[in-house]
Amino acid sequence: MSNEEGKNLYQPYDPFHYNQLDMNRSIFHQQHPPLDPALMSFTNFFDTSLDYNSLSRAFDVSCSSSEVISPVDDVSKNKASCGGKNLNQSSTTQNSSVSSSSNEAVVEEDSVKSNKEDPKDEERSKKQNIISKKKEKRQREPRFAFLTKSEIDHLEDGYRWRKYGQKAVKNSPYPRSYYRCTSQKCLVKKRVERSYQDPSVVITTYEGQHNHHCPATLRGHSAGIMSSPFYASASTAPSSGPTLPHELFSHLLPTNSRADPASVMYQNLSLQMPDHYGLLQDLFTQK
DNA sequence: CGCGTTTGACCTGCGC
DNA sequence: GCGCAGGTCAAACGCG
Repeated sequence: MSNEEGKNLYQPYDPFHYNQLDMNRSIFHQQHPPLDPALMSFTNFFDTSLDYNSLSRAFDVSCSSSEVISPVDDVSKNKASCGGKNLNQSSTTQNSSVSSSSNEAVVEEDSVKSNKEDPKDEERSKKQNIISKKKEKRQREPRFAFLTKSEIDHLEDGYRWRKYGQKAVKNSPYPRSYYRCTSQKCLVKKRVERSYQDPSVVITTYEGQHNHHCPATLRGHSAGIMSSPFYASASTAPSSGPTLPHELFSHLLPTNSRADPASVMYQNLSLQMPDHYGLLQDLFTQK
């Protein structure tokens, strides 16, 4: 594994896997061997040479825009794509990468169902209504996928997550785990799976934005975060919720080392940079 | 006891 | 309509 250091991770990645994660767009990879100042860590890079506003702008745009995912993507082309039900739909209609499929039709359908008399169905309908309302509220959430070289699947990112499901992934021996943020009213979800092509790579897909502080940062667990421009930005604007850069940044931090410093191989990071990866590329290559 | 995980069932959308 | 696959739910269970 160590011999991979210095090797660009931007290798031909399995498009099928990208499709599964809506990662069919440009992927930006940051290499950060620890000892090479020219290839400093993601964290250090942000700390020292990144203009936060630029990156923030990039993220803000990419997150708020309905063009998070291009309408023309491999997902649409690849029928075998997992999660294609929602992703294909959104990518061909709303250009969204969100799987919530939060359209009104769903809500109405559920409302009709609630008229059933069967108590079981009633219960179910109630639940469905709740889910629909949540979906309605949530609408389209931006998604960001991260490739992380790690031996542990669930990387520590400072937030608390509750696992609510696990599914076997087609064509992959590794299951996909579904996590929800345990914070109340926080609808952020994430999926964690291991690349079947490169088992050392953990693919984490985040959906939504946290509407609360990162618990770990509040406890002062991460000096890296505290000293970072991202953290400063997020912490100074709590009312509007942590920005995505902050969220992103917290994910990029080697916080997994907090969880298991000995076992983590935090070698490479890569991000999905939806539409502005060019800009980000500039940002990261400016040094 | 509270919280988190596991896991089978269920729902939904899509393609054939 | 049926089968498949992704996504979610919730009861059961485990752990501190």
